[in-house]
Amino acid sequence: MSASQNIKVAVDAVVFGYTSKEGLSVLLIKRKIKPYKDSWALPGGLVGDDESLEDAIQRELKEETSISFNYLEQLYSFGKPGRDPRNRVISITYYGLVKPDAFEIKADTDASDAAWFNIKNLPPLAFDHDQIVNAAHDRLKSKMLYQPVGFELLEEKFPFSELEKLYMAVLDRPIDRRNFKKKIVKFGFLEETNEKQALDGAGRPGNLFRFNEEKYYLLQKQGISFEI
Amino acid sequence: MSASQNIKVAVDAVVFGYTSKEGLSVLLIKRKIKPYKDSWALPGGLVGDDESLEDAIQRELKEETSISFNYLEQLYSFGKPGRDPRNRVISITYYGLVKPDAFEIKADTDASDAAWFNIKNLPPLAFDHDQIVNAAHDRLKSKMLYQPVGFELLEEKFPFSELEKLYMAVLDRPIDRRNFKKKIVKFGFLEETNEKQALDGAGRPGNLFRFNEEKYYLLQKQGISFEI
DNA sequence: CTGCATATATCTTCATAACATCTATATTAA
DNA sequence: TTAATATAGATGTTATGAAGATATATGCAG
Repeated sequence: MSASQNIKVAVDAVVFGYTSKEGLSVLLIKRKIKPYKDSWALPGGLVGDDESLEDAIQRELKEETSISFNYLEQLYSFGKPGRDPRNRVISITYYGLVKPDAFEIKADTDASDAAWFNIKNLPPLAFDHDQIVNAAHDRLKSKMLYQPVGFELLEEKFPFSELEKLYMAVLDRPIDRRNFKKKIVKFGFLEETNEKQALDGAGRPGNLFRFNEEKYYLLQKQGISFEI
Repeated sequence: MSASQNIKVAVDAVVFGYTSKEGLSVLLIKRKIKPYKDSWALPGGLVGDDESLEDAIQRELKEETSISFNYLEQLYSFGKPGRDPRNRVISITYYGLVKPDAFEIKADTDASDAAWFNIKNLPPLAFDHDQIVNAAHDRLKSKMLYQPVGFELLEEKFPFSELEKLYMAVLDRPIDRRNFKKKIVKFGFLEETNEKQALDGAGRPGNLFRFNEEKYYLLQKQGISFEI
């Protein structure tokens, strides 16, 4: 291992958030330094010599946006020569899921600003970060077909229509609520509470649901299978 | 990007091969140098400053085993501190599929030997390479449920039972041949030839099949869905 | 030659999932 | 009161999955 190498290793994160009002969003930071100064980019940075990749990304998120998240999955490593104009950087990317309302995001260190952007309305991104966002979105779409999704994105109690809207927002296509509900309920990771939602305006108020955390994580591990 | 970082980036490959006689195999090299001198390990090595990750892994494969493969997919990045006793190394891993009989493997450069090992009978591996192999095997298993697999592993013409045996070897469980055949044939990426297999011993000789390359790659891109 | 073992080919039936859509109910607003 | 809206529940048709029966083509042994 005496060979000389001049490559830096970075981690970057695609942080997805969901609210009923805003839909599916991605957390971006505005860069404070060159290159791409003042451009929006994914939060991230160099890996420390003694920290794991996961620790590195959690640290960078905390530093740049003051967010921490507990759903974190490695996405892909982007290593094309020239992706960073300064020197060779290989970026190991992750995606995570959070409830936006649970955090007050605050830009710091390398970031002059931090904000949520609806995934259908992203600004031009620095580096190859648009590709990374696309890859993460594709991953999340696929994941929804073989694992329960929603625990980290929805409120503790929510009407079933919120889960439905989440799926439609991510998959970007309509879903039949009646069939979808029957399928989801059959898996058993969702429980009905005794409460009803409070609606603005007309409409029958629906029951509030919550995830059965134990069953949710069990099925996340085992996998599920259904078509939408 | 003035921060100092003392991390090396390596690529490593899990090369799967399949033959009817040996089953599913993994290509390993015997290390020539410390650490883990004389231990079996996955082929790989450091990324060059100016080469892509894919080029790096292809080069290392060629150098260490004289194999080249055209099915290559990034698996995962392993970056736990301490995984290499010398210094900090992050390894970006790939897996690939080849026909073992199409190559005469020959160890060279960092490798004193190169050989195929049945996946159920692997020797102790250097570093965290056993985890990498497991991850690759899990990936290949999953992949078989949503993409056609076989083109890079089977002979140009083969009896249907070979495809069946391939799936059973990878998934490590029995498959009902009749149902499996019906499902696979329905996708359309398999063509029947006018030839029959030559059997050793008794048994009705079956027709030889071959992949329709165009349809195979189309469906690999689009995805398929079936249960086994 | 017959019988047996073996491997392949074809088909059927029952169970389950997917897809499409109808009807009923509870709420607000006009 | 009617109309609009959102939720709840159910049904029917089609497609897929799982299990298994039957038929056919080969080699081998007696």
